[in-house]
Amino acid sequence: MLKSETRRATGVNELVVLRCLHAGERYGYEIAQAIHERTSGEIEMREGQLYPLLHDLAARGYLASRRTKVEGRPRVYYRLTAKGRTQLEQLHDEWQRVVAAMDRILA
Amino acid sequence: MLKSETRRATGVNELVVLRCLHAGERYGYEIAQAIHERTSGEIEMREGQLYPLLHDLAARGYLASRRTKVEGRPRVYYRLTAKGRTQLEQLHDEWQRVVAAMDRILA
DNA sequence: GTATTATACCTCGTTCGAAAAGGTATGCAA
DNA sequence: TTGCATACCTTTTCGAACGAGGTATAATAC
Repeated sequence: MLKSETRRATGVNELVVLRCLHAGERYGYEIAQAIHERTSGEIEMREGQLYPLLHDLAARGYLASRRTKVEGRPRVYYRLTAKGRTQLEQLHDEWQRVVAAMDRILA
Repeated sequence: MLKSETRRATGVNELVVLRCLHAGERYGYEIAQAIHERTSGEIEMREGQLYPLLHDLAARGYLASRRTKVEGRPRVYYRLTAKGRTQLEQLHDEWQRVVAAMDRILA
């Protein structure tokens, strides 16, 4: 389908998660809800997908994490690293190229 | 990522192929080239993906096929069925909803 | 008091699509 | 005669997505 470098972006997941962290740190559960609400359920990010992705993004150096406890329950806050911001920009560009390419096909 | 019904559309493949047949019948090799040229290589449709997809779309009743020979080489022309046109419209709508949802996230 | 819902993290097994590579065959050009 | 373009196809491997499950706390409802 799309160029292999573009694939992760097309899976949409990585771009969406990084973008959700653009404004500041957030925790997983919060991210899942934000995506659901902002897209009226059009884009689903299930926990089975979200948590492994967050771990992967952290392992790749795009996210940094911080563990705390809030009202007895554990929380893991994530924030973008400098590397993560660069990645966000790249995936954003790639997504726009894909949309533009699709426009040329669908026009 | 996206709703399961939307997934195939997001894989982009099915929508792209159906749309390529909107203007009239075409054969596989021709479709692959058209996609490559119209998207400046941004969207790749390899043969290992395209031919099975064409067979699948035909099996699902979205495409009808016609076998001929041109200059000694075999060719299989595909064209949209009425059902295929409906599917094209649906996938097109779904794609637009996805793009709109992404816009809300990326804005 | 107890059951349910919401919060919040996580993993595992299956399934399904994508990617790469290979396979067949003809015709034409270098 | 070697290689490239045309044109069809399959198979094998790999990874991502999905569903389902698992743990635990706190608040709310009954």
